[in-house]
Amino acid sequence: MEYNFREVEKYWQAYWAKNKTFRAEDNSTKPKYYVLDMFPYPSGAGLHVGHPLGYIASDIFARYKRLKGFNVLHPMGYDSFGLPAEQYAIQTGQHPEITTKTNIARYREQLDKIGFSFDWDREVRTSNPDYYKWTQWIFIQLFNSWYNPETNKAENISTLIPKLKGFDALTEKEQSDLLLEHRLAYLSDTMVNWCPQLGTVLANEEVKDGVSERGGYPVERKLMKQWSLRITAYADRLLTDLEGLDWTESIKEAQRNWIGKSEGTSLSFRVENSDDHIEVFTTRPDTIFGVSFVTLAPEHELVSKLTSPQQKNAVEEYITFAKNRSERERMADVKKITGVFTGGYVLHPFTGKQIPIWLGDYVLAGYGTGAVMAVPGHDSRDYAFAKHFDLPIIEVVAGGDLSKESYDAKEGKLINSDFLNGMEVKAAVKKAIAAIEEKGLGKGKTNFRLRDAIFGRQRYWGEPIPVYYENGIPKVLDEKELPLVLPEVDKYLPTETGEPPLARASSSWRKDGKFEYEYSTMPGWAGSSWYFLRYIDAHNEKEFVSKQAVNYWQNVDLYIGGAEHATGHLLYIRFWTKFLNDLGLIPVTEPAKKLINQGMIQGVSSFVYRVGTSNKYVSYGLKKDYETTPIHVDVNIVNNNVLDIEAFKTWREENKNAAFILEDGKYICGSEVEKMSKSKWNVVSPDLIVEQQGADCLRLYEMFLGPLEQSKPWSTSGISGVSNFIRKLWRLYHNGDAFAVTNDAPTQAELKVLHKTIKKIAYDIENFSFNTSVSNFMICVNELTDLKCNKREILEPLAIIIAPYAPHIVEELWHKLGHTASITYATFPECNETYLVETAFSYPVSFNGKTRFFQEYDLSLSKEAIEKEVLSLEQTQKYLEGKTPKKIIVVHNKIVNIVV
RNA sequence: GCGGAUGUGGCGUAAUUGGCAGCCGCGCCAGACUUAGGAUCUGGUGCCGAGAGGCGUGGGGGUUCGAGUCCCUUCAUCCGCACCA
Repeated sequence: MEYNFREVEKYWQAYWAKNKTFRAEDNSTKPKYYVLDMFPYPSGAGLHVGHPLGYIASDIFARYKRLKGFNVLHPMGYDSFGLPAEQYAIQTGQHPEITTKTNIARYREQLDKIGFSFDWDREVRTSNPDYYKWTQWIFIQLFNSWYNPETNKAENISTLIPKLKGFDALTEKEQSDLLLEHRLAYLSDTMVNWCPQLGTVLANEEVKDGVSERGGYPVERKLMKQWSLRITAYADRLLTDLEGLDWTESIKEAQRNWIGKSEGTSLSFRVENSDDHIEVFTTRPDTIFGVSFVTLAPEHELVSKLTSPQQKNAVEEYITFAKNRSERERMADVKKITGVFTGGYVLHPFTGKQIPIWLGDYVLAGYGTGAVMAVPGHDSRDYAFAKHFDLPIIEVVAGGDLSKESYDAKEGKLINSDFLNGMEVKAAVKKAIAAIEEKGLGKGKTNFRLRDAIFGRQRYWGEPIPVYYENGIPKVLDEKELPLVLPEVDKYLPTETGEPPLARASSSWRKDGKFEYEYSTMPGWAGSSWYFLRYIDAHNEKEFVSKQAVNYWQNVDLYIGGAEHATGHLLYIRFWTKFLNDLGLIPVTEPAKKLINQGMIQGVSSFVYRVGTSNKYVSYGLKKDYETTPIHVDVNIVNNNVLDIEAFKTWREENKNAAFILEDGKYICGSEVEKMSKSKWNVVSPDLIVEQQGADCLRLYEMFLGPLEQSKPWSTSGISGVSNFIRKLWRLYHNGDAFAVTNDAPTQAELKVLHKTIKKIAYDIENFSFNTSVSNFMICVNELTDLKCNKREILEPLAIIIAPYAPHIVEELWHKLGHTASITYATFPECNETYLVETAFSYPVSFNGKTRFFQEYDLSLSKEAIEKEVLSLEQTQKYLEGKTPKKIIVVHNKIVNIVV
């Protein structure tokens, strides 16, 4: 009887669900272990084969930890607020909640079929009011908090008020405005990334190359009143705490770059004939005598004031030009130098010399002070600007050739620099800062590249921000009023006056029937910034998580997900975790101790080539003779690059009358490796594989593909090897149709195979080397098959070590072996080293590093004895060709090398 | 430009961490069984060479008795950040 995976897998999946086999215990004496996957956004395309890669890995680890006696928390949920459901709603009018529910149901069905050991009783959905109630609650805590630089912690805003002089004398509005400057969630006029097509503001990390990450629409800069979160307050802690995390260096480095700490000094230049000062930030105060001009960002507030009448027109023209240049254009031609002279001057703080003030869009309004002291001799951007506008270049650090390029290196002796002359750069930096501070011109300062996170989105499908406006003053709701439920609207579009969709809610959607609520909703990352805490106590109606539960479960021990969240989600979740810790609500300062980024499974897209604008398609090999447009074609109607022409004709209405230019009677498609996505028609769903080969096969195959962290294009070409292995495993426990495991005592050889494998598998799992364990299972089963092993003492432990990888088949075998409880809570076998002890070793004997023959020696034999034995061999003499060996190296249990 | 990865048979990959390069699979070749089948089993399969043998881990150099592994250098590909003062 062949193994019937369909029946077996279905049976055990139902059994596990019914018996809640994977439930995590809240009051357990076992040590805890928390394994978390990045939860998915339930898209309409369903789960593709890339999703399970990380889920299978985490599931193997979770199952392994259970076998090792841990109380394992391994939950799953859905990040169910987001743009695609809303875009779909705009097109079809269908409520995003319905789309989301349908998609979730499909995801769940797909997940269930793969046999994951999730504790589904703890499922969370970020779009459920009982979940987002607490997202809103955390927002309120952020609103009610400020960051105290003295304690280096967030504190309740009430501890700030006594520090604000004259606060009581202010009007309510003035008080509100003042406090907003300190709150961790605040409303302000900010330059935002505005995406007209999406009708919303986007965060920096949602913008890639000047277009929106979702949809790829152009993004422009715009000044708007917006809610933001003061993540910059945590910049330093987010940076330093990276040290202690067991995350990959690339993610840590990406976060370091994103936070972008730079240490330098502020320095103010007095404007000539004025009391105004221009403050700059520099990391090279040592080059102060090399300043030959000052450049301001076009948006700088002093621009109009210091522009001379002669330059007025030119400056205004330039500002208009800079403003109309989109982010994308600006980024596209970074090399292009633009700028204008203002006609104004500042005075050098040490020499008193006149220094011209220029505008240039290479200076960013949002970083530092929006002004730089230009040192063209030692900064390549200033150099390029100076060359372009023919401004003086002064050498102040020796070592470069300024006629060719700027000398940016931070080493060399200072020249032309008054009191800094002759000093090395490092010493000069210190001395310059001291001199600047002494003269009261500025002081040492740290700048971060990290910007506050813009938190409002002018969209419908997100958490309503729990704020209302009373006389124009923003106020947060009382905890009792939560959740502020998303109201119904007639359309999911902005109003005619440009207000967000929530403004379409009926007029009764008012706080106490009179005050307007905030119409922006939260961004997609709000709900995912704390979800790991909700799984710990998913049904708590009184708190977001109880102290008791979070004290037991702490934070995530192993977090698995994609590297694309390096500077988005992974930064925000760290920020919120630190904030909640500051308030004393949770005992941890980081969400996850260990993070693994699984590689992306890419899709292999297929293309057909349309000739011109006709309805004719030319085969891949002949396309060079025609003018063609490549068009993505559904990979499911292409087999080995050969197009199923009939399927193509029915695939889309407009293909009905398509004509083809064939080669060898076939239509050959082109192919390319790309990201797996619905729009590229290259999505492969795991369903088909589960149906045809089984869940265990999918699990083993995805692991067998290669190292977890590596990206790879999806291909099923090797899957038969894995499915053969599963059948071979089944046959090991059977003789023909009969289950045939005996209680006979195993041989030494059999024990050795088993224990060797136990050792390797345990090592592999602990090192997340899942691909090598699959090949070790194959080796083990091949060897046991050769030994015709059918001993319980071997086959029982074997079932347990395979259990994390292929849980269905071994659960069946486990019960056939006579067990009544699930294999989930068996005990992972220990390797008994005594079975692995070898008594002899076949030494490779090499001459000058080249292996020539093998000779077996007892392992008890000493090096000297082996050396003597080897030299006496006839073969040795043959290879020595009569010469005397210069040296003989004998490495115990490894090698013999004879140097001639 | 800065930073992080990765380069090994026809393909996916492995190598006890400095000790026999190519494990486990896919593919391919040959054979067996056979009512021809995308089934199963057995054997072979890095490259060159008839063979002895030689050559082989992106290229070049170095350390070492010994290098895929360590050091220097160079090339290629992928990813992240980027006019950040």
